[in-house]
Amino acid sequence: MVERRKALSAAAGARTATEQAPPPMGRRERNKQEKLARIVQAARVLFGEKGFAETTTQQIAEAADIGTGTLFLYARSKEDLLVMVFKDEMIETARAAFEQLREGDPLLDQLVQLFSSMMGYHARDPDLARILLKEIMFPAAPDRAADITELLQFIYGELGELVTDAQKSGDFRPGADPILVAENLFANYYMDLMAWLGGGISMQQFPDRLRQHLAITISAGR
Amino acid sequence: MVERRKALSAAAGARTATEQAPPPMGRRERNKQEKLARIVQAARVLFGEKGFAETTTQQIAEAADIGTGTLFLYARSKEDLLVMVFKDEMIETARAAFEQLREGDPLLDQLVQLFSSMMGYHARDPDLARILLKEIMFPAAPDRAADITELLQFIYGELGELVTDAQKSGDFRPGADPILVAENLFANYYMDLMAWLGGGISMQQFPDRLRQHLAITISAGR
DNA sequence: CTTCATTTATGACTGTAGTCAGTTTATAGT
DNA sequence: ACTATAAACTGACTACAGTCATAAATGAAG
Repeated sequence: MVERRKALSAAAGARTATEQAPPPMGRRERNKQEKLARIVQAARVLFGEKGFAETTTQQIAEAADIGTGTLFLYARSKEDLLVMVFKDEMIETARAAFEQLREGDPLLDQLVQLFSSMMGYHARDPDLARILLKEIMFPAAPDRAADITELLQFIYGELGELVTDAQKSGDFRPGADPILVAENLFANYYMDLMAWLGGGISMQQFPDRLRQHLAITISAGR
Repeated sequence: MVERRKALSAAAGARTATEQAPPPMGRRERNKQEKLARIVQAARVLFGEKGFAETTTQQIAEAADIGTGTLFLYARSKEDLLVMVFKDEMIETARAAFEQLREGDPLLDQLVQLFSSMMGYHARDPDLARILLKEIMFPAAPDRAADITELLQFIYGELGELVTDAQKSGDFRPGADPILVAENLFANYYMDLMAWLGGGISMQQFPDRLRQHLAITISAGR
């Protein structure tokens, strides 16, 4: 058996905003956190290098230096693991995509740019993205459901602000609930994304179709 | 080995509209058709009785009276098989849902009723529906892609007519392409459906949320 | 009817996701 | 420090989806 690492590497991962419980963290909890990080990292690398289907859970376990069964203490299934891997990156991608927007631009342009950025992320590995999109709406575990909720809440919130701004500047009708509008806009994106990954439309068609769909939703503001 | 049936039972299944090639149909083709029908039927029954995960492909093959390997000559995967089963029923459900609409009613009411009918179908077996919705946007084989396209084209076509009617009666702004609007409306339905099946919202919340989302899209007509 | 080529069928077999009974490790109590 | 309880870990094992080399069935050609 290979010698197990003893938590020497810096474990100071990214901390969430709402957090104030660093003291109650015994060896047990630390080990768990560290192991989880190793697992997710191993999965990220292997999925990226060899693809989802071609990577076995054994290989992931080995790379993370844990037993076969231990893996499933941290992820309900291989697919669940994939969502774990993507989750962090997707939130980061979304954040970057929003930051990159130019405040003065017309709402429609901003939206197309925003969603194109997000789509660009998935374009790096459409095979993984396909499986991810399949799984993401149907969380395999409560933890995962919370992750997805967090991601969607963030996106809806930011999108909602975009809408609110457009409403203030008279670019969009004031009556509509910004969050509901945000959900509709995201629905436009998600369906077109699935259409692309499912083979219904080409990558070239994607921005045009998306723009058309968004325009329909947006034009509610005229 | 069990004696194989010899095509005694009435094989006059439901015929599609566009069909005019009954002569070029040798024993070979007939056998294939019949076998496919047996497989789909067996899968339908077993999935319904025992659930997707609890049904093995062996059992389906046995019930369809074919070899284990033969099954995968007709379906790429177990999931693919599920889509095969649902596909026919979904088109029929959609057709029925559209027919049931009352022509004079406001567009929004018609849409809510329409999608509620469709959702009611999935409510009979949410577990199966969950897997189905996951698979349906990512066809596993060209045949399946064609099936899904057919279903969506039908829905978009009919929805488009509803929109066109609303435009004629001044209930909806004339400028918008009815098909694009139809796609947006369906996107509203699909996302809310996934939210329900994914555990995001309850079955009670579903109609309200759907109506709100549709209202946003519809209000483009004001 | 007899080849022969091609399509379709078959089930023993393989690889792997996920389980579980048994073991180790951490913590709390004394 | 020692012990007891609970949490976390483990890898041999199981069940099953899907493959593939071989065999049967079909139809075409003679």
